[in-house]
Amino acid sequence: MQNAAELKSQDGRSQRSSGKMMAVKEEETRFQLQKDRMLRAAARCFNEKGYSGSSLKDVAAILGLTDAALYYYVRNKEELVYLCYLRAAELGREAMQRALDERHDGMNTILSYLRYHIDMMVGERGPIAIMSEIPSLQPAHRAEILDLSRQHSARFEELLKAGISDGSVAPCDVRMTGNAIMGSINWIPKWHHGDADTGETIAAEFPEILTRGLRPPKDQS
Amino acid sequence: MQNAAELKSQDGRSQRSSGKMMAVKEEETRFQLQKDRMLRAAARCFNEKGYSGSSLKDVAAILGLTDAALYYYVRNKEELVYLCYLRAAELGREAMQRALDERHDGMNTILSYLRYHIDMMVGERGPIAIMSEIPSLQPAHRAEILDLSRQHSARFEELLKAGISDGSVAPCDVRMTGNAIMGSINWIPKWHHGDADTGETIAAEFPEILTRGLRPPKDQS
DNA sequence: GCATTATTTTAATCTAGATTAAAATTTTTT
DNA sequence: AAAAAATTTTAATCTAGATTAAAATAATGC
Repeated sequence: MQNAAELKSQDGRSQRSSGKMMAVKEEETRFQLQKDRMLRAAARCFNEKGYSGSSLKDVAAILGLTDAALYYYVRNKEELVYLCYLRAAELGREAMQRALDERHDGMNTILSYLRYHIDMMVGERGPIAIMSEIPSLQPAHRAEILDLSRQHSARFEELLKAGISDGSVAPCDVRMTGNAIMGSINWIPKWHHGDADTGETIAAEFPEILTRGLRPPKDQS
Repeated sequence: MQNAAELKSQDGRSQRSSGKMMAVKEEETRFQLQKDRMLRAAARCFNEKGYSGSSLKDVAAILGLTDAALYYYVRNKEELVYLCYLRAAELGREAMQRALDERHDGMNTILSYLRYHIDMMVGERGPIAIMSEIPSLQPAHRAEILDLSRQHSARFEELLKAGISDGSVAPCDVRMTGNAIMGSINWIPKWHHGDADTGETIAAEFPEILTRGLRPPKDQS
């Protein structure tokens, strides 16, 4: 039923329109900017009203558009969800990469990553969609998102292992500990709905709260 | 559109059928037992396949039934979700009450509660539905579930406060700490899908992991 | 200001899956 | 084993909301 072959105007556009001398970055601006706004609106909708409770009309309304307009940016609702999740995964990876680039010890890399990730979730670039509907994605999309999720979990477990190795983290079951911490983070959008105040509180306190249990008994830097 | 007045046969049944001498508990058995099975099947479906990905047919299939048969137990899909959430809330409250009844100090009440709650989620009585679709419940149901959720959160924060008072828990922001711990728990069904082995691991390790950060620095009972 | 391309809207369809009514079956009661 | 009640199925509807096509508007380049 879905012929993935033919490009829609949006996709084609980015290929065609760079006819002159402008920098490519600026070139993508209009279309890409709106698309980003759309993804954030969709994430907000899905988080607040649930997936089934969010019609395309609801998402479009946030942008001051008509539901049909969204089809200019996205092939269908499934793709909208997919892109929300892809964005969530990318922001998570970005946060972790930034932390890794800072070359701290294990514990501080974890702390740094948590700060970046949470900042993203509750700040300007948020909200980030809760991945509640991965199973309703089409197979290829589902596989991709699941793969990214697993990679992220695996990377976080590596951070824990590194911390245990360098003594900055107390020995623990990294799988379970990772799941516990990730769960806390992933659940945030469930109770935090964009209030800037609590957003700052979360960003300020969560990293500490989540890592308090990881510190080795004796160590007191 | 929904005239809540007239009782369906199922509801009427429980009123009528206790004509003889049998104990009421046994009396409810057939209908109630199937209904419970249905709720567990639905919770499993919703958790694994997502809400929109779960048709009534899917839920019914697990029970070896036809989709239409579910309407004998429930007025509509919304009510099915509502009952799943109600059940989740009740099991959570039950776990906490049991822990409270044991009259430990704060920390051990928390530990005990976590054990009971997690046991329920990963054990026989599970799975417990992730409350992803509260917003799509009808207003009255939504209000009730939200109220129960808030009560549960509030009670957990009370446990934390009690622990801080009696010195078994280190001082902390109880709101944020509560959200962190509850998030971890609520997220469990997202990655745990009924494998008995990991179920036991979770039950064994999570309470410890979640409370490790709460212990006061010096204390070493 | 004209031509072209990008974006949005209007106004229909289209559809999966919820829902319902009536009939069939199974269970319980006597 | 017949009658009554409980449970399930069969076979239609019914519907919200996704989707689409064509027309309208806005933006951009020249």
